[in-house]
Amino acid sequence: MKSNISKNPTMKDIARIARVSQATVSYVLNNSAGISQKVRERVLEIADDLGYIPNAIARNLKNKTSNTIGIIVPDVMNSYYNEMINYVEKMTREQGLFSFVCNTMHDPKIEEWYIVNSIQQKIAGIIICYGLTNRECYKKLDQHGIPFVILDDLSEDEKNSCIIMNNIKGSFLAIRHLIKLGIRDIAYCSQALYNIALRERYKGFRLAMEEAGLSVSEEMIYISKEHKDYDKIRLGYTATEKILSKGFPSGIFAATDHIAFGVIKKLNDLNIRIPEDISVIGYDDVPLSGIISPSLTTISQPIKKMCKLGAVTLFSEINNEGYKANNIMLEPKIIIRESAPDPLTYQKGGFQEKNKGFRKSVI
Amino acid sequence: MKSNISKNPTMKDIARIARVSQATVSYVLNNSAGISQKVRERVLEIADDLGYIPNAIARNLKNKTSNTIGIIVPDVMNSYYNEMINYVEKMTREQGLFSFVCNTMHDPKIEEWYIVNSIQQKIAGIIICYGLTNRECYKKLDQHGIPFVILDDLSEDEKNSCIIMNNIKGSFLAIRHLIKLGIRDIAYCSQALYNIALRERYKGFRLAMEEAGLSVSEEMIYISKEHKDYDKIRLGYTATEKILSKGFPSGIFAATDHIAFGVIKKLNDLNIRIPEDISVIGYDDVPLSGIISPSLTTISQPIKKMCKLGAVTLFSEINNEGYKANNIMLEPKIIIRESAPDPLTYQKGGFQEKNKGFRKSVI
DNA sequence: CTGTTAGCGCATTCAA
DNA sequence: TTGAATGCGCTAACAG
Repeated sequence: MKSNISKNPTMKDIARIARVSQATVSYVLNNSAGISQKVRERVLEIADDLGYIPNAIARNLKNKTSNTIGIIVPDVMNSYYNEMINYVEKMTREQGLFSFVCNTMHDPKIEEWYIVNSIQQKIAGIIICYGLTNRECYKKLDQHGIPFVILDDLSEDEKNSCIIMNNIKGSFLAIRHLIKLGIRDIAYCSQALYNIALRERYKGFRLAMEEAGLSVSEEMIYISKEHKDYDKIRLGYTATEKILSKGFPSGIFAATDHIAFGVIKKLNDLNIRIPEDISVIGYDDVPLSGIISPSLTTISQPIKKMCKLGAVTLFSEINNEGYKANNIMLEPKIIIRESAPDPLTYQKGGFQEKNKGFRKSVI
Repeated sequence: MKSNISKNPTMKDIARIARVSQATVSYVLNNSAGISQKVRERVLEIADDLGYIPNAIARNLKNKTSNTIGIIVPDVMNSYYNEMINYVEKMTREQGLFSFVCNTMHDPKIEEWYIVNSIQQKIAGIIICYGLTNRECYKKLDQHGIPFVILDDLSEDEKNSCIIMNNIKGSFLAIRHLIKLGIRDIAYCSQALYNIALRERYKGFRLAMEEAGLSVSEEMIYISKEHKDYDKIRLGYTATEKILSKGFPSGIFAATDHIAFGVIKKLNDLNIRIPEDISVIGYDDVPLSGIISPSLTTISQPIKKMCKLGAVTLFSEINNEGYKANNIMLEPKIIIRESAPDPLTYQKGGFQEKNKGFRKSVI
């Protein structure tokens, strides 16, 4: 039934055929009040007949904004950020907004490229899922009046919206748990400390050790120097190698689950028993942390809550509702599994079935 | 040094200050020939001084196209698609193109929403990373003249560009390997067969069994009926439960690695030994398949090659270079690890170190 | 109730 | 070598 007058019909085409003005067509299609039923029906029918699809670019030019938002992550291969993308994308779509995903690999050049492009595209808002390496970007966004929300990091400028996690507490939870297991010599491994989350986790580790009156041997600390170490599993593998070449700790605390996977892999390969010889704790509670053998004790963060808060804040800023989220802090909790079991269960010589279980479903 | 005349200066602002016409500014900024050195310098300096950032929307309206492409995936939580996003995003960025990531959960409504929005945004092209459930979408894109490339699926219309994997051969590799290990009773589990890749894997399984003269017991086949089964690990877990309630196969072939992770988890929980009691083979060779214990024997596909071919094809279609990729087929290979080891190594009673190793680096 | 008109910011043709 | 003028497709204020 489609008469293919033009491949990409515009309001003008509809207007000509319906013998009304282009403005009238606009009114009809935008459901503006004050159009007679007769004209409305005729226009809608012709629009449908022509297979009319509005040109969002023209509309955006007129409105001086677009209906898209950006999601900036450092690594689309990391399931921690996948989860954020998953939540944020869903919420924005439900708002009728399109979402860009920007993958930066923590590279300041790439970060800037995306920010500049976002400004050029007159993007409605941005959710930044980590602390940008290139801090100039925040200023640029401010200058151009583009609202943004930072997840899991603080910006220098207090008036920006940030939702952060209590990473120091997370490390305390981990270390205290190891100590409960009677472990006193604990190694730490992390990727380079390029954002607040990583710095606080490290800081929390040192503070917790101090609190317990334990000394930290610098040889038992492996922190990668390279920003480009994006293969976190391999990093954990190498870190464990390095650490074992200098000593034999009873516990290893990894700054992220993926690093912990590498640690476990290395220990498995060396036939070092987990947790009997060395206990391992990770951070993030990614979906696979319950699947790996032994399943990983780890720190879980309320990611969904963070994303929800972040998205709601951004939407309200976009709509000028004036709602701001100033440095809201969310609390982590520890998920005890096989790699550093519950002391009571463990002493009984067996693991409870629940400790083997799945992580809560992601959706 | 910035004189903040306007928050978002336009060419008009620059023109006024430089006392030239807006057209001249456009010439300068686009490096058109035929502008005096003097004017060029003055304009550039003022543009810089004002912090001018071009308005991509206006340019796109004029050009009737945009500098963005879409990447459509069914599930951002799946590392198989993460890898594709990773490659494609990198290549498009290097082309100076922005990329949308669209997450559909295989939902035909969401697929359509993204396609319609892409048309509205006058997107330059789309890379579709799986077979769309909603086949009407392909027609819509054709109608509106938007170039697209389909990865890992065929479209009904032969003139569309498709890059496909030889999934039938992949299943043959898996089954033949199990048979080499002396295994004759093989179970199969898969998510719902909503695309060609899954259907061919299943078909390949049956053909390979037939070729070997083995009968397939329908009770040893678990294929989820629900499209919404997006938690693949849990699916594998449940599937194994179901299968074991009806029999005890010597081998389980899973349609994807994530399903295989669930299978392994279940077997581990039941203290069923892998591979001594049951061998397991997955499909996709996701990064974690080498990390899990036992590490997973799986079918590896040339994802990077596929993405590269797909992107190059799309770029050439966008630039009207007329290059088409008609049903190019790429070949898989088997990666032998612990869950279904090499028969020779295995008979010697031990695994070679290499079988424990990492998957090749992703980057 | 409907039409006229005036831009949004830019690229580009035609004149000068 | 530069400027004036036009239009991409749409929204919205204003007029009738």
